[in-house]
Amino acid sequence: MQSSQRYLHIAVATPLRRTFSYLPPTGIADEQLQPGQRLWVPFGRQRRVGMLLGLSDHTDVAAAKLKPVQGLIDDTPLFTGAQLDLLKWASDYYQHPIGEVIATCLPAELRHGKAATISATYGWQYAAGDPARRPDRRAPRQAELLALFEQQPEAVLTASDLSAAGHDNCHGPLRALAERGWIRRARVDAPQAAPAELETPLPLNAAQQVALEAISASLGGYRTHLLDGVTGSGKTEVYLQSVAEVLARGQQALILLPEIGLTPQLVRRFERRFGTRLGVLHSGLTDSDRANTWLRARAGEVDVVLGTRSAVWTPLAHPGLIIVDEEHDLSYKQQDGFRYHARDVAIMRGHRESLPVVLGSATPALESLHNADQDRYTHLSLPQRAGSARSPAVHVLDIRQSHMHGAIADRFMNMLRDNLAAGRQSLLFLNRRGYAPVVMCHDCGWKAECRRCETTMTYHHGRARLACHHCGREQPRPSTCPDCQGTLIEVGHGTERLEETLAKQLPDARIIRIDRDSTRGRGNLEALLESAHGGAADILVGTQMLAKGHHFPGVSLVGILEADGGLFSSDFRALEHLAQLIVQVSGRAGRAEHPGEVVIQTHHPEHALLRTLTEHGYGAFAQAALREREQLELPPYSYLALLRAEAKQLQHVSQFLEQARDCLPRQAEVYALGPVPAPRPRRAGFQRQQLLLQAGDRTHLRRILGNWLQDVEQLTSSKKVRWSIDVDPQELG
DNA sequence: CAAGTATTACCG
DNA sequence: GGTAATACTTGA
Repeated sequence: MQSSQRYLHIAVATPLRRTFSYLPPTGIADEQLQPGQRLWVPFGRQRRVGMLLGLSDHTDVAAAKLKPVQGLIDDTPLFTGAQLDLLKWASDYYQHPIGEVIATCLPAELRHGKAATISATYGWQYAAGDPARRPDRRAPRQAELLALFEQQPEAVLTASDLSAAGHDNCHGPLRALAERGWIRRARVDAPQAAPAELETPLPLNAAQQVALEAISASLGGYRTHLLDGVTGSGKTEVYLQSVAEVLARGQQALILLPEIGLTPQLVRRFERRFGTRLGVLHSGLTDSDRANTWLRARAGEVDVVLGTRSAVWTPLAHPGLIIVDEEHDLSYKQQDGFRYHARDVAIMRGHRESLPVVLGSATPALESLHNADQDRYTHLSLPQRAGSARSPAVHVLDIRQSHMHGAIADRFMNMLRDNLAAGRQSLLFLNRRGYAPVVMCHDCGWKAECRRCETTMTYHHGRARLACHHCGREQPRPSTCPDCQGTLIEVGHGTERLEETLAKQLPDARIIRIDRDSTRGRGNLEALLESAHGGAADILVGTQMLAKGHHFPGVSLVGILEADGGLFSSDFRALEHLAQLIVQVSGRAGRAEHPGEVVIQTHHPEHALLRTLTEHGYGAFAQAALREREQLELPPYSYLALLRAEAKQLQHVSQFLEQARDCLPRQAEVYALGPVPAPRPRRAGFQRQQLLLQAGDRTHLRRILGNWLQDVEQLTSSKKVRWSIDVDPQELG
């Protein structure tokens, strides 16, 4: 009797929305094959890493096409069944091919087939070299590095230690130093040196105690808590003590942050509290560090994992709790490829793995507040902590017909002048970097535009160049109009120009500008923030970056110079984001004895929701905004999916989207809007359009999407465009 | 006609 | 996405 043939169903990292059937590898018993293992598979003409998803006695594929697996990578599964189920759910929910979903969730080394073993990390250690071959004046970087090693001759410093110390890309100088015998390669032994003294927990106030008790009581089962508390209300201490409870139960905790680079203080607080039990995942790590932390968490060797969006996929041997800090932050939504939302994945993961999830924010997303209102989440509020900064007073400044000094209205300039005279700091927020967003000919009206994007190019004074903020293209600024040789003028104001205006109007003020241009390079942001803290600046000027993470107790006057964009945007979420920004920026300033003032410059001081925000606070704003969303049937009262497409030729794009729309099932309770031009209709030489699907019911939308996209994929017009589907889009652009 | 390049098909 | 076969340019 011949035993029935077994078929392996395997995911491969490819944009194809299906799995592939293979024959078992020769010489491997069926019992050795388990879902979750990686294996080498022949794929087309290549050899690729595949992930075994299942085994069965049937396949729809013709026997002639089947090939045997070439070999196993993992003897035991890399993922548990529960983890695979989460990945399959994500693939289905976000309508992204399973192979790519798995690939984006794996650290690069494992994605490329490296064995799942925790490797020793290597670094460099001081060695007494030949004094005659000491790096001299010609090798300043080597000398700098050598000085660092000499300070701690016993220490083994890894690439990430060095980059933390401000030495990036020092591979070359290190090799040279090693060549001269001044340092040598050395293994880092696991628990490095003696663990520093760990900080002890701080006493909690009543509200923090209530929150901690609610979270603790829910350990061991699924529950989502919305921890709603302004800056300085002590959210972090609640996180820290909840995590400590999880560790005491022998379990692990996962903490997600929007951007680690912007919140070094928070990371350090976790380090001080948990020492070597903490693993941090961030973009500055080498692939090998990243894979090691991931594998350590999976093996239960690391108990607390702190990371950004992609850390939500880190496997945990004994998962106990997930925390999503600043849950409203847009960076949790991946904006290309596999467009998942880490906060929503965290909640689904908590649900499936039976663990509580804590969403923390001073300005929760409207979706999250709605879920709390519906009692799907526990709403935990932390009021202002006694003795900490009081909320600053918020003023809406009507700048209609005002005399302007650049981006600053006359009245506000006077406030800045007074604040400066009083010896206090001010913070100005303008979400546009560069000098001026438009360069125009005063004689003929010609504008400097990006050829590929049809948007105006921003003038950067520092570099004396024009840059397109959409595609990154740069070119020198012409001195005269290329059409008529007329005079060129700068129109509009960016942070660079704002800095210049301030320097002219307030010549005594010391100004620090913080944006992507001024903080290029590692450590620069921290250095600038430090000097701002140390009182080296009277006025801080910056973009979005200023609103995140850092608190400036010395600041008593905050200006949001351009609020109008958020009031009347085509994106329905713009107002929510503006409100969050206003509250977040306000929270950056002030101290107990001087709560400070926030000024919002606008041409629309009568805007009802803006008034609600400034007069009654974020909670009242959110409720009013939710009522508006309900009337307009927008999320969270409806569910959206966005089909985007781009191609060099507009007609290919519109033809594809029209055909896609026509593939939608009739009478389905899903409404298609479009195709319409994308908010940025041209980018990098591509024409972009989109088709928005709206449904009143989430399961309805989900059911339709799968079959629909299969049809869409079959369209011949789909091959002439680049298309993608975005489920729960955050930005309709 | 060779060489370069856009288009298409396919991956088990 | 990657690869390769095919169809279709271009230039001596």
